[in-house]
Amino acid sequence: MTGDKPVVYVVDDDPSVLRALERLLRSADLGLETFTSALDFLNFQHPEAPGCLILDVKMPGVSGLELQERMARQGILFPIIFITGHGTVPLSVQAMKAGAVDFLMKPFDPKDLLEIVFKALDKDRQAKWEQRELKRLRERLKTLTPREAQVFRSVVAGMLNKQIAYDLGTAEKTIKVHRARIMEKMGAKSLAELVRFAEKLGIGSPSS
Amino acid sequence: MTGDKPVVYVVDDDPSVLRALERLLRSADLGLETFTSALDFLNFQHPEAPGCLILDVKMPGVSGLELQERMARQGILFPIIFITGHGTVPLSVQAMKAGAVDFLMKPFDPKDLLEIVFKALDKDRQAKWEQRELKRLRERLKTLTPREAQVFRSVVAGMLNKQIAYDLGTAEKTIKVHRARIMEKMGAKSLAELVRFAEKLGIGSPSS
DNA sequence: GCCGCCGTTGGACCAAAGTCCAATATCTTT
DNA sequence: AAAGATATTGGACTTTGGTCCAACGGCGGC
Repeated sequence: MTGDKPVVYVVDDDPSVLRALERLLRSADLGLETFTSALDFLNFQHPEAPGCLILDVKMPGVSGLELQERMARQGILFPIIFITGHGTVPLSVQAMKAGAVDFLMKPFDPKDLLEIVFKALDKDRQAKWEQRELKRLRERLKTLTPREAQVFRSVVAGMLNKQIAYDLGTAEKTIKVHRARIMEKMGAKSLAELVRFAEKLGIGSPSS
Repeated sequence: MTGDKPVVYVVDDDPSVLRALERLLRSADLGLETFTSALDFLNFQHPEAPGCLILDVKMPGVSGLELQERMARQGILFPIIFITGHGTVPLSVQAMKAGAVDFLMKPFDPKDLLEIVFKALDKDRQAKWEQRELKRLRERLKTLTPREAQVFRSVVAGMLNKQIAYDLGTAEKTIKVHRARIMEKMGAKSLAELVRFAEKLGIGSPSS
């Protein structure tokens, strides 16, 4: 499943650029989807496979930078490689600050682009894998009852069953039962693992 | 101690720019150190206080970008704000990829710069705090004997004393002793805390 | 009203971990 | 050789945590 063929998405309003990039990327045995506008891309159903985006900065309608922003807001997270004919320093800085992988000026060396694309795909593979892990954990967390979640927080904070029981005004026995259910529901084989899960879920440090 | 007055370091070969920035930054009640060359900055003993660097891209001798690279190699980690009169897109992209906070073109709005500086200082305050935490942990880790370190890894991997003993070919009793010493030396008040320490130290995941 | 989930608890044990005190064998360093 | 750090183990308990089985009251839904 993590071994899906990677897909490169290209968004550019200039068909000739699209064709050129298509030739280049096909030669590297990469999946490819092309779009002539930012909105077309947004309406497209992205598969699970790792991918990256090659994006023209300047396009009629929604610009590349706007698309980047909208994607971030919608949680569509793909590494973005910008290409442009008339880029400026402020534009490139904005794009990079917003997390772009690179920002290339035309004309560029096709070899450079391919190298960047491969790096971006690796990055997305990694990111997607972590996203899936986190999603699984969150789903498991949701199966905890309110009380269990409460005990969960106390357990990973390092409290003893006895202390937790005192805090919640219940018997230590009750905590043991909750604790067992927590380990089971979260799929943790040891306390160490449970703590690591909690860390990934951001339990113990943030506002909470 | 974390409440030290922040210091802004400015490196620019043009004395008039230095003076202008000095006026601006002094007005904001910020500590200030100016340098007319990258090497001067490298030879300077940086205090512990949070700080950031305002750096001219183009300078005779060692350029701003080279300084950024050298700092990274030497582990001198300050947020860097580049300013330049004649920047290009590739230069700004390189700087941003290397971790720069921002890349400003002259002329720029002094208010913008101040805002960026304050953000950079906050960032460094946070980074410095985490660095200190990590340093303390590493020092504690170093006080562990080889055997203890070995047991440490097994413990945070979630193994039972019994299993660890079997792996190492020793008695379970021995592991208990090691374990107690580990908790004491690492200053962990609970297993949960110990696991968190191990996470920060990168034990359990990396090459190892 | 009956069923299922949630939170609760008890009893009876077992297993794992921690605590004191004490002791031995190596190895390195002084 | 003596001192010190390291690694090891035993005995004797105490505390904690986990497991099985069983049970009860409250609450929402069918």
